[in-house]
Amino acid sequence: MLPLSYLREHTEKIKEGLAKRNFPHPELVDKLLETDQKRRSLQSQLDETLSKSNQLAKEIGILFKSGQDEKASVLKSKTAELKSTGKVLQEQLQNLEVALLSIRTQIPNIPDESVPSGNSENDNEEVFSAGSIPNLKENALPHWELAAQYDLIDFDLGSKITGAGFPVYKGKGAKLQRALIQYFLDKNTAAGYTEFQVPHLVNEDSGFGTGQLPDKEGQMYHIPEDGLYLIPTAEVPLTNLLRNQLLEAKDLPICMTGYTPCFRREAGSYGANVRGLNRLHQFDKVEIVRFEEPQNSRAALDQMVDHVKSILEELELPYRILKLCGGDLGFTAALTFDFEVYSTAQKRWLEISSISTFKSFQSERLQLRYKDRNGKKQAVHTLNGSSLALPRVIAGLLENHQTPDGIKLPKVLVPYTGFEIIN
RNA sequence: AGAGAGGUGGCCGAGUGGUCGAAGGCGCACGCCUGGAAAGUGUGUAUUCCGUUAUCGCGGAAUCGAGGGUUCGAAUCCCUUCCUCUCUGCCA
Repeated sequence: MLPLSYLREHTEKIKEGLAKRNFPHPELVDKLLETDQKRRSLQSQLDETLSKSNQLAKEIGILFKSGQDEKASVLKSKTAELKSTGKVLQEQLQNLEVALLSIRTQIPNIPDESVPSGNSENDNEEVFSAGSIPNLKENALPHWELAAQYDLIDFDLGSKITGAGFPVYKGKGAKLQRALIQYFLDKNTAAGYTEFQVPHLVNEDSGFGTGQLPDKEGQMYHIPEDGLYLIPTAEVPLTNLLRNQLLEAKDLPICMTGYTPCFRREAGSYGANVRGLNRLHQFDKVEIVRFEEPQNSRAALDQMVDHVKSILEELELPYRILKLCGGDLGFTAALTFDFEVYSTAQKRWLEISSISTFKSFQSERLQLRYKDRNGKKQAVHTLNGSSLALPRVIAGLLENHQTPDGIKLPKVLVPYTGFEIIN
């Protein structure tokens, strides 16, 4: 959510930013300003009315105390009108506030200046690539066939007990999952992130705080009976840990990491894109989240990118980093770097991590602020990224490290798995 | 799940209809005192919104878990809801 004061003062900048992401409803900005203007004038009227009633109430109180009941009764009759206008104004104000919030939540974040313009993923800018794409034989297998061949993952069993998109991991497949989670958490905590274990269900306020609600309601599994949502990412519970807080400058930065399963309905997905581990309803992910002072948030983003790079290098996977263009940027993000691992058998790139800065966009929703060194209250900048999402890491490992003898694991994982090869 | 008790400022805690945004204490900040510190002592110490202002500030409104109601007036009374604690039940 964009701060209203910023919106008032930098309207043109905001419109330019929205144009960069091809936001289809630029007229919402003017509508928002107009509604805000109305709200403020209504607020002044209401405050004035309440001020008068408060004054009268005080006088009545004093009169009653001094026994001048008759005078008090006269004043009492005067309050009726104030009261009814106050009520009307209050109702109008409430309606306007609802309208204002509804418009505000429809306007996405403004892209960072460095974000390239573009309409789709084809316009993303490759900023880095590493690792050589292995020259596999013609008969290189996609990960779902390898998973079946080595009995690592059973998609049919998952369908049987739950449904499509809920795989069952077995034997070395299950062990590999556990090893990766442990390895990622160790890497993250070694880099200064504090580990958290958080609930996998969150309430509506949390969904709103990080921006999943109200717009992406259909993407989350919902338990109406209890008013709870299954988390689509650990970003939601982790970031919301600091909802409604006023921090001190000395508290920052705050760096968190956490492993959780992630649940996504992925309505509307189909075809080869959802084959095997490519897209699931439940998957495991280790997330990193940071809270930063605004002047440090850009450097923090680069640190996060470097951190994930070091993981992919240890995993010996061919990858590239893309800077997302305006048209491909998520609703809440100001700047995003996507990591993609090359799927040798599928001959395409798979998104494996997404690292974003939200600047103050989430904090505005979360009501998360801090007092800077001058004692001035400011919005905290939030950032997050996957470090890392398991299914596509596994897809990448299986496909890129397949040999005639089996899947050779990178050295860094062996202490965690207890085996070097899957055969 | 049933019965009872309770949720007040950074923390503890008083306050059951009238200048209460809230006594008192602790903590914290600044000053005095001191060679320095402790002790002592003085002052200050919530957030949000609106208006005004170059700035400090000033004026108004709201907030005592949350939302509604009664009343001229609510931290205080009533209703709903969330959370915490105690007992009973159930259970990994």
